[in-house]
Amino acid sequence: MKLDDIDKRILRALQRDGRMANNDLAREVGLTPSPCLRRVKLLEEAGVIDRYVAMLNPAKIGKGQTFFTRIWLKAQDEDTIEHFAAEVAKLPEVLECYLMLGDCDAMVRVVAANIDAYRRFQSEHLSRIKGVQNVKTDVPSQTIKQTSEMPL
Amino acid sequence: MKLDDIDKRILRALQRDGRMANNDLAREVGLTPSPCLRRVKLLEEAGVIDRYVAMLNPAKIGKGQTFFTRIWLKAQDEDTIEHFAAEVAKLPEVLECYLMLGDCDAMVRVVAANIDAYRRFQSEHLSRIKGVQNVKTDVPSQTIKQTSEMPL
DNA sequence: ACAATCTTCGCAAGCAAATTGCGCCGAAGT
DNA sequence: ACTTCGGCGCAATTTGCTTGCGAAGATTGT
Repeated sequence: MKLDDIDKRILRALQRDGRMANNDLAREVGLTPSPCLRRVKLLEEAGVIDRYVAMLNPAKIGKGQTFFTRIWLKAQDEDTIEHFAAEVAKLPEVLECYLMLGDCDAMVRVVAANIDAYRRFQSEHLSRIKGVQNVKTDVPSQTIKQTSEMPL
Repeated sequence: MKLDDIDKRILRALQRDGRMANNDLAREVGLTPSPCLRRVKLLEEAGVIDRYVAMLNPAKIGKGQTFFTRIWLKAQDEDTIEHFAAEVAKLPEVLECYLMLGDCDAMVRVVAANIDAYRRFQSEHLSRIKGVQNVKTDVPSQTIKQTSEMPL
């Protein structure tokens, strides 16, 4: 899909505020409400806009700390990986999970209240997944930047 | 702030669909529209709901690949870190940046069209930031899970 | 145990915003 | 120069948001 300048302005605005009123959005991008809304619907149908979500403040719901954990599996065959992926999908504390090229086999991003809660999670859930050989956790001490806004 | 069961249902729903109509949300959580909207506003004012955003499909805007890069700095003094943070903040391709405890000094998450585009970005931008001594990139080959939904 | 108070609900009316159809204008192609 | 097509703006309709108010249930203090 081809995105012109107005489309990009719409996407930038909706990435900042996904609940912005269409009238305000229209004014910001230099259109009247109707063609503006039409473009938004087209962007949704084309899948450029995947979904709208509410972002919660992790600290306010007792999930203030993020942890990155690199994982090494005992083997890299399909069964081992499938099983690992299925188990990880069940854990709501795991927000992201990637299979990796190179050094480690997988990487997960976990949220928890603090490092003690995380250690418990790691030993009781992550390490117990069949096929997991070793894990190494990287702990952020400070967040410099955290956004979901794609560059356009 | 204390969250009862209805609040949690509201948060779960809005994390799935941040643009859900209040009428539908009310029906889903078992309230009429007015108290439901009141609760949503309270959750927003309390900062539990931080913001609403549109999530774009990275592949559809030429940012289909994610890269995790661990960074080692030449020094860990405040000036070096401040400067690094300021430079990273300017780079829209960097969606996340954390200072780390332990092994590396910082970790960034970068989006790019593909690995070639990323390599260019790394050598032209990341590595040129003053104070950056070494970088090591972890490349996801497959995304198993990727969500912004906090466990409640 | 009873009364006062506080909280949170549902209802209903008024209001604002989203949505749709239609005519118009400009760009591109013949 | 004429035709066609795409995209805009206007206006009417519908839909959903918003707010004030009275009632019901829970809680606290006497």
